[in-house]
Amino acid sequence: MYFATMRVMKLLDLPVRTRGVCCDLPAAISDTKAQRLAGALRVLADPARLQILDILRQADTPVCICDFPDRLQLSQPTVSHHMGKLKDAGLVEVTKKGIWSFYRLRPGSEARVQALLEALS
Amino acid sequence: MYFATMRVMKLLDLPVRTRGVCCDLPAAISDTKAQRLAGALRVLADPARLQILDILRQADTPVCICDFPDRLQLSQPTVSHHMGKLKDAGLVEVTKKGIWSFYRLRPGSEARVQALLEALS
DNA sequence: TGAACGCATTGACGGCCGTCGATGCGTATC
DNA sequence: GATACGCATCGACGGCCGTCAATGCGTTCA
Repeated sequence: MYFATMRVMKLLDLPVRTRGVCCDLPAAISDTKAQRLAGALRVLADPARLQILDILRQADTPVCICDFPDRLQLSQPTVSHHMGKLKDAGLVEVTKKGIWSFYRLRPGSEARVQALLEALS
Repeated sequence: MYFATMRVMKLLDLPVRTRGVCCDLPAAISDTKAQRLAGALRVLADPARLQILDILRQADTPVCICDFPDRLQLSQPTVSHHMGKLKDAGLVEVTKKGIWSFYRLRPGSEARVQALLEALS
């Protein structure tokens, strides 16, 4: 409570500026790293892909991609397109058996996806 | 280690399917919630906005928006556009003083942005 | 061997978004 | 009051992306 008050007072203490003079800002994320992060976020910034990840996260066994078009109300090429993006991003893995393709969350990414979804909700 | 092995074996145990028959998938995030999450992620999925958030996170005092165009190598309208998106998403707040606009991370969002950036890197 | 099925790929269309020049409004300085 | 400055908004342009019909390839079953 005490520190919270200090914090607010500090925030309301606006810097003094002079016209026509801009200040240098502290170094932040590099451009390349920012683009990398933005790219990773853009893969997740789609309702269909979020639902795919959530379904794969719940499933305790790889899921056939043929089940998704009905579930997501999307055409088969569209689902395949989304799954390809998730695969390129290293979020999911695929195992083919016969005519079917079974997808699962990549072992390492499970915790990250979980933490990310929780950080937003 | 033991459980890890169990897990892998379970994953490789693919379901048995029959041609022409699709299965119902477990309930996942609702469509509306998925759209809400995707919208929130889309706001963050931009290099400039990520850098803005990182700079505001480091600063211990509100930052004048006039310092960003030079730093981000973007025009003034573009920076204003990005800041408006962050403001609409409830991530930043603005305080006007004279001809200057000072932006700061919204108190509640600081921890969330931090957790989110860490979940990705 | 032929027919049916599952799936990835291609090409095309429509919409969303980042970017910037131009404009307008409010404020401070002279 | 006139000028200069900071900033948001508008309009327009270009590119990226989600979506689907059509196509092709590989696999399975009769």
